[in-house]
Amino acid sequence: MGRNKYPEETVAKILDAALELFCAQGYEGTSIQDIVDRLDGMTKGAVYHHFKSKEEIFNAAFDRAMAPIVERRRATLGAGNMMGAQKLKRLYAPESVVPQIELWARMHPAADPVKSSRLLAMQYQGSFDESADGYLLPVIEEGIADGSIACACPREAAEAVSLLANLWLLPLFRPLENKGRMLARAQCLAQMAAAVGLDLGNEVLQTTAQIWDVWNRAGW
Amino acid sequence: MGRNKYPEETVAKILDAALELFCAQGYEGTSIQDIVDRLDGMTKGAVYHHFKSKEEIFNAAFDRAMAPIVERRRATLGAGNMMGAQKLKRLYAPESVVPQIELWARMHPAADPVKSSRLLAMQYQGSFDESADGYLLPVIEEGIADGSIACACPREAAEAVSLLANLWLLPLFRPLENKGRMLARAQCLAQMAAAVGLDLGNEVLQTTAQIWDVWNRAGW
DNA sequence: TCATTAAATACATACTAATGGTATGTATAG
DNA sequence: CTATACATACCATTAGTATGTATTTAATGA
Repeated sequence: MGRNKYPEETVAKILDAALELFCAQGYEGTSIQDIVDRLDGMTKGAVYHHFKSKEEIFNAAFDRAMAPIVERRRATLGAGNMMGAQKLKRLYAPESVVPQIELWARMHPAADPVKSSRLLAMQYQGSFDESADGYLLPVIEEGIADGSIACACPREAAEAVSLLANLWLLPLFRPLENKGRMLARAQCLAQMAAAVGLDLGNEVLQTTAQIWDVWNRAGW
Repeated sequence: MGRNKYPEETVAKILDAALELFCAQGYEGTSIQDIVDRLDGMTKGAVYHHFKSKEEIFNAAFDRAMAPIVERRRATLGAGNMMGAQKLKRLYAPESVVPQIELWARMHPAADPVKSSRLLAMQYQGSFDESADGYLLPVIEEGIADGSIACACPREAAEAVSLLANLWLLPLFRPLENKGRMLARAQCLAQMAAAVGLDLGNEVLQTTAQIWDVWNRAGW
C-alpha cells in the first residue's frame, strides 16, 4: 500500500492500540510488534514513520489521553470569580476528579507496581511537576494571596497531598479490598491536609465514593 | 575454568556488580552482559548457573544489601521495654534511619524516575508491604494497645506516612535543591503525621539534617 | 480549469545489533 | 564417580534502521 489520504487516522489507531497495551502489559511488556498486530494489516514501517521511538509513542499516547482532562481543569481554574480556597475544594470535587478516573478506568492499568513501573514513574513525576507545581501550588498561593488559605509550607503541602492523592488514594497500581478502606484513606488524607492548612472540602468523601463506583463499574 | 572452590564468592561478586549497575542505570538499562563484564573473566554461564533470571538477580542483590538494615531494625523493635509511642519515635531517630540512608547513598540510584522506575516500584511496594505492614503498623497497634498512641486509622496512617517518608522525604529519585527544602518536608510530614495521631518525635528534624549530610557527603 | 509532472509523504519489506535465556560441553572439587 | 561450577555456542525476540514503492499533494504550464 502506498500513502494514506488521512494519516492522522493511522496515528490515532497507533496511539489507541499503544495506550491500551501499555496500560495492560506495561511499557517493557509491550513490544512494538504487539502494537503493530492491532493495526489491521499495517506494519512496523508505518509506526516508525510516525514516531521515532517506543518512548515517543508512550508519551504521545498518554498525552493524547490526558489532553481533554488537562484542558477541562485549566478552564475550571481559569474562572476569576473564585477565591483560592474555593478553587482548592473544586480540585477535589467529583466534577473535577471523576473524568480523570473514568479515563484511568478505561485504561485499566495492571494492578502490579512492577509491571506498571513505568506508569508508576509517570504518575510519580506527574505528582510533582503536573499536580503540585502545575496547578495545586498555584491555587494554594492564590489562596494565600487572597487570604482564603493559611498555609506555612505551600510547596511541601502541595507535593505531599499530590503524591498521596495520586499514588495512594487512587488504587491505580495496587488492589484495594473495599470501599470502606478507600474512604478511610480519603478521610485520613483530608485530616493530614487540614493539618498543613489545606481544606480539601467536605465533598472529598463523596468524591472518593464516586471514584470507587466508577472504578468498579469498569470491571475491577 | 572448571569449578571454583568458593562459589559464594562468585555469587557475591555477581550481586555486588549487579547492585551497582541496577542503581546507576536502572533495571532495563542494565544488561546481563554489563554485569558479566565486571566479573573479570567470568561469563554468562556463571551468572545463569547461580541465578535463573535477571529478575532473580535484581531481587537477590537488593535483599542482600537490605538484610543488615532489616535485621538491625528487628533487633531495635524487639526490645520489650518500650511503649509503642517510644518505638515509633525510635523508627525515625537518626540511629535507625542513617544506616539505611548510607546504604542508599552507596547505591547511588539515578535521580530520574523513569530510569529508576523499577527501583521506584520496589520502594513503592515496600512502603506498603515492608514499611507499613511490616513494622510501622505493628508499632502503632502496639501503641494503641498500651495506650501510648491514639490513632483512629492506624493502617491508613501507617501507609501514608511510609509512602511520604520513602518517596518524598528521601529524595531518592528526584534531586532536591537544598537542605532547607528537605527540612521543610520533614516538618510538614511531622505535622501531617501528628494530625492522625502519630508523633514522630522532635528528632525528626535532626534526623533529616543528618540524612542530608550523609547524602551529600556521598557526592550527590 | 485541467492535465502533467515533480516532490513529498505514507507506508511495506528486509535487515541489523543487542538482549534474555537455553543447551550443552568440560574441568574440577568432594 | 558424581555433582557442581563454570565456559561456549546458540536461539528467539526486540527496538530500531535502511531502503524500496505507491500514492497524494503541490507546482507548473496552457
